[in-house]
Amino acid sequence: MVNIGDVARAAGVARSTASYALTGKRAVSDEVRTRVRQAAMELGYTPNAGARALATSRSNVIGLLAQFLPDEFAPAMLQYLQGVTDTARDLGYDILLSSDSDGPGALKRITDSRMVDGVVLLNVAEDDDRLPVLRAAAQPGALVGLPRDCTGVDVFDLDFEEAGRAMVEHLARLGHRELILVSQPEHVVERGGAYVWRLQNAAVQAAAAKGITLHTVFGAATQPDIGRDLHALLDAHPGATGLLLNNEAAAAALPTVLRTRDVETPADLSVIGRYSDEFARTFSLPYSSIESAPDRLGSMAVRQLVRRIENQVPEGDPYVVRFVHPELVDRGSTAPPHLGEACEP
Amino acid sequence: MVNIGDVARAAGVARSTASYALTGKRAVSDEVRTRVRQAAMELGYTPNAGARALATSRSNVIGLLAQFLPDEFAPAMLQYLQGVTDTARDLGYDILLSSDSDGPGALKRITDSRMVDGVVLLNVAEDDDRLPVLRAAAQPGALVGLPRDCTGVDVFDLDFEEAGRAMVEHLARLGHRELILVSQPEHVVERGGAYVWRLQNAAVQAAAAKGITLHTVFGAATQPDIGRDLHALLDAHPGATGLLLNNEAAAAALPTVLRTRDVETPADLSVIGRYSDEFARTFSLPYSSIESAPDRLGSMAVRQLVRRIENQVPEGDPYVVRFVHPELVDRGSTAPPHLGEACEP
DNA sequence: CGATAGAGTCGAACCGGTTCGACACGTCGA
DNA sequence: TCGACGTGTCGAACCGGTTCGACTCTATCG
Repeated sequence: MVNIGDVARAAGVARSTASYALTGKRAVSDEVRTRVRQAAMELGYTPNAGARALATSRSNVIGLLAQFLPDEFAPAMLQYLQGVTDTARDLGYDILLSSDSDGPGALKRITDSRMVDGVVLLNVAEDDDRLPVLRAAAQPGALVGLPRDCTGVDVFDLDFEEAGRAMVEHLARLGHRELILVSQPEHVVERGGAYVWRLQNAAVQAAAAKGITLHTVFGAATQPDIGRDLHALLDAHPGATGLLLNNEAAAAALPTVLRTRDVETPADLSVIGRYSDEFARTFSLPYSSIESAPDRLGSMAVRQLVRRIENQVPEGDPYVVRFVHPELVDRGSTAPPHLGEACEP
Repeated sequence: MVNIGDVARAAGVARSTASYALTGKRAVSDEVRTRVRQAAMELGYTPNAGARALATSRSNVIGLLAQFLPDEFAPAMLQYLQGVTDTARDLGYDILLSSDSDGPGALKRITDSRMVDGVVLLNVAEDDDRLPVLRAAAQPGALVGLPRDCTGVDVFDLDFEEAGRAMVEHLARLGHRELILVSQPEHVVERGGAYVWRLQNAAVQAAAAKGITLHTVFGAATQPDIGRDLHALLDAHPGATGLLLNNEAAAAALPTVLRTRDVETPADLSVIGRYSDEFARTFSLPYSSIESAPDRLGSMAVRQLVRRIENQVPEGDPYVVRFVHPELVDRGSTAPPHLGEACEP
C-alpha cells in the first residue's frame, strides 16, 4: 500500500512537506503543491485512517446508537437512519452503527477506544441508561428524543405537547365536542417513551380548556390486536366524532377498520394522526397528520454534533434542547362533525 | 486518556510486557498477568482503536454498503441491517454504515483508507458498479444478492428459481390450472434486480411443464397504483384460481383489494407471497409465503466474510455462491380451487 | 547596508499500540 | 560442571500519518 512517504519521495520533498501540501495546513509553494498532488494522484494515495486518527485524535466517524425494537415501526427507524447518514456524509463523516442491545456497553466501548468523534443516540428513553456513559465520555453527544435530564447533551425532539394541543384545537375549531385519542401501548411508556405522555397530557389539557370530552386509551402495537382495539373503541364511544392517533400501528390498521364499519372520513369521522409523510405514503394513509419528521430530527442532531466536534460553538455555548414544530399535513380527513345528523331534525 | 504505557508503569513492567499480558500473544507469568490486568482495570484502560489498527492493520470493523431506495420496502431493508449488525457484533466486529448514493466512491474510500477489514454489499444488482471497486480492494467482500459475475466475492441470496418453482408446484398439486404472478415493477428489473426474472422464468417453466396457464405481470411498487393493478388483473383473468406475489407492495395491498371484491382466501382464491415472516407480522398478512429470510442472509454474509478476514478459510478456498432454500410458510391461504363451482353441475 | 519579517522546507518527535530479537535466569541432561 | 533449552521480560523499531521548531532564502524597511 502506498503511503505518504512514497508520495513525498516521488515528488522529491520531505514527508512533512507532502503532508502540508495535501492538507493545506501550512503554506506550500504552488509548484511543490502541484507536484505532490500529481504524485498522490498517480500513485493512488489514500491516507490511512487509523494513522490519521492516531495523529490527530480525530476519526471523522460518528457513532450511531439505535435499538431495533420489535415494536418500533421499521419505516420510521429507517428514516432516522437515513437522516443521520445522509447529513453525516455531507459533512464529511462516516457512521459507525451499533444496534447492540447492551447500549451502555457499546457506547462505552466505541467512545473509550476513540473510534468516534461524537455520538448520536436514537430511541432515547426518559431515564436512558446510556446517558451516564455518554456524559462520562470525552466526546460530545446528541440525542433524538427528550430525556428527563438534558445536562451535557444536545437534544432534539418533536414538540409533542404542541402536537397534542394542535390536534385537539384543530378539531375544536371545526366544532367537534367528543374525541378519542389512541396512544402507543403502555409498555412503550414503561420503557421510557415519555413522548406518549407529553402528547396525551397536552391534549387532555387543551380539551379541558375547550370544554371537550376526550377519551384516551393505549392501543396495541400490532395487528390484529390494534384492529380489535379500534373497533371496541368506536363501539364504546358512538358520540365521538374525531379520532386522534399517536400510534403508527393504529393508523396503518384504520382504513380496514373503517371500511368494515362503513365509516367515511371525514363525513362520519374526522381523523388526525402523528406520523411522517413517508410513512403515510408507504401505507397510503389518507389521514391528515402531524408530521413527525424523523429524517429532519436525525439531520439536526448530526449538524449540532458536528458543530461541537469542530468547536464551532461559541465559547461555553450552552447545550441545546430544540423542539421541532409539529406541522399539520392536511390530507382532507377532517371536517365539521355530523353534518348528516344536523340535517335530520 | 490512559494508554498502555500508564498501565505498564502502574504494573511495574515494560510496555511490551503489558501488551503481551493483555493480548495473550506471548507467555506471561501468572503474577505479571494479574498485576497488569488489575492495573488496566483500575485505570480504566481501553486500547486506542486507531493505534491498534495502525499496528496490526486490522480495524475489527466491517463496512456495510446499503442503498435506501425509495421503492425498497423499508421493513425488509431494516431486517438485512439487523442480521448484519447482530452477527457482526457477536463475532467482535463493528459496522461502518454507508448509504451513500455514490456506492463505488464510498466503497473505494473506506477500503483504501483501511477503515474496514471487509465489506458487505446489500441490494446487489446484476451488473453492480461497486463490484469492480470491490475486486480491486485489498479486503474481502460478501454480497447479498446475485450478480452476473461472482468472481472474487462470496455471494448469498435466496434461491429465487426454486422459489418460483415451489410456488407453482404447490398450487399445481392442489389442482389449480390457471395462475397469476405479480412481479416487482419493471424499473426494479431495469435497475438490475435480476431476482425478478429468476423467479418468474422458473415459474413459467414449471407452469409449462405442468400444463398450467400462468399470467405474468409487473406490478406497481406503491399504493394506490398497485391496488388498481390488482383489481385490473383479477378482472382480466376471472378463471385464475391462484395468485403468486413477488412484490411486497402487492402483498400489503391485497387484503383491502380482496375485501372490496368480496373474495375469500383460500375458498375463492389461493395466494402465495414471497416475503419475510417479520414482514407478514408487520402488515398482518394472512397469506402463505416463501420466506425471504433477510436477517439470515445478512448473517450468513457476515459469517463468511469474517472467516475470510481471519483466514480461517482453507488455503485457496474457492469463493462461495450459496442459495438459501426457500421455505414455504403455511398460513392457510391455499386450498384446492373452486370447490363451490365443482358442486354446481 | 544591515536588521527583520515572512514564506517555504526540512528533520525529528509524537500519537499508542504491536512485535521482533535479545537477554537473563532456571532446569535438565550429558 | 558445562552446554542446551525453555520461559519470561525488556528495549527498540515500526505502523503512517501530523505537527513543532529550526533553518534558509528572499523581500522589505529604516
